[in-house]
Amino acid sequence: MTGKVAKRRADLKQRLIEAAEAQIVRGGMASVKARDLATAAGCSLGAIYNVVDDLQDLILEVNGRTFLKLGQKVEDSVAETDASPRGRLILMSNAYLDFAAENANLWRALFDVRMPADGPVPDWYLSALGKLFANIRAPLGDLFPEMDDQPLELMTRAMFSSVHGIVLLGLENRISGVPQDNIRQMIAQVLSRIGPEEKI
Amino acid sequence: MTGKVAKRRADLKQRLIEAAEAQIVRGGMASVKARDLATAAGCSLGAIYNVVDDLQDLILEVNGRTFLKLGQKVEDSVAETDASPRGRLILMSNAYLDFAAENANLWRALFDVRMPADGPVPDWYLSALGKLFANIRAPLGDLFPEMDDQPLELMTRAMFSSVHGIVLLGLENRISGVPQDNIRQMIAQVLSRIGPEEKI
DNA sequence: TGTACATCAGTGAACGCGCGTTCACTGATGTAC
DNA sequence: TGTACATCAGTGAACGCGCGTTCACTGATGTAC
Repeated sequence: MTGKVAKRRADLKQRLIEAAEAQIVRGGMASVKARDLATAAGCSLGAIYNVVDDLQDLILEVNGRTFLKLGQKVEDSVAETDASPRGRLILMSNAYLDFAAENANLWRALFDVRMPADGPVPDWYLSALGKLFANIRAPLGDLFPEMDDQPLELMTRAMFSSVHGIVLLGLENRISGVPQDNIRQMIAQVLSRIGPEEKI
Repeated sequence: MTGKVAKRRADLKQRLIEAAEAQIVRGGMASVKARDLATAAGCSLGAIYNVVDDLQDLILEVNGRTFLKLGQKVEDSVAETDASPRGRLILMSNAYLDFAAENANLWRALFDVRMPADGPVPDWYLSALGKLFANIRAPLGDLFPEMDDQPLELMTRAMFSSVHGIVLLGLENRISGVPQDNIRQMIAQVLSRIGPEEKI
């Protein structure tokens, strides 16, 4: 019956992760406090540390989930479409924007974590990022069939970074009245003008 | 001789700003502590508050300077060139990248400040940003003479955001071995492929 | 099934640290006459 | 120029708060026989 104890532990950890997630949604990463988590998860303060090394652990756990959800949403956005490569890029970018807008605090937490100093980068991060990049690379490869692997890889990262930048600064200014539709237009404007290499 | 006192105050404030800047350079915004600043500026802990409301004040002051330097560097990069519009965009973007790479912590501080909750956005911020955008708008206008004002404005912000995104994520990964030259390539790749609107 | 024992989840008070800001006090500097 | 006084820069000890983490203790749960 050892399994029963293990299950209790696992359950508690789940409740803590959920409490952390809810708190990040509510008030951002910095608002996650051990005492609140304990209350929300219905355990004592000390019990947290039976199940987890660190509050940071919990946040990483939440980030892992967030990244999966984000990747899924982006992937779904082009799952059943016959749009052109360029159209697919725009669909994915808008999905990215929507996710970021709807889950602003969770999404920010993804980038706010200064990665743990010890083990370079967590696994879930690399694999989730890899999947995301693969999804972007596909339409880019269609769009630029002549491109070699290495430049294509660079282009993939560049496109992701560009859209990320537009979403990041766009959402930051949303408070000062920039409507979300403008962000969508900025994305479309850039992506619709990406084409064959021009003479500099 | 009241001026003498005023000058002492002004001097102290200067020294504090410089101490804050040096500390941000050394360890980032979060490492700025009142006690260290007092030591560095050669005054007592309490004296800080004769001259400044808040540590936040000092950081904003540093950010103001940083933004000016950044804007200047970007402007200088195209001051004496006869490069094409596209070439100028690339020059400015590379200047932006270089500034961010050389002044990583100062540059990050620009975006890390959650803007003061009271007065919406400080003046220096708006005016510095305005100048920066004007510098980007010029070559874009040359590149797309048919564009109306409003889309051009949007395009300006979109281009800035894109380059910012590439620089941001690029520098973040530099630790994991992404050479700075790759970032430059990503910028060039995107900018050299920005052209007439394509059919989606 | 029952009993003695060991383990370890669970508890929450207390520790420890960091740090921004205040405050009562002092002494230098400037002013009034 | 000299004297009395007022102001306010300058001081650093102390306040106050927040919070992650530990730790000695307890009691429930599982195990051995």
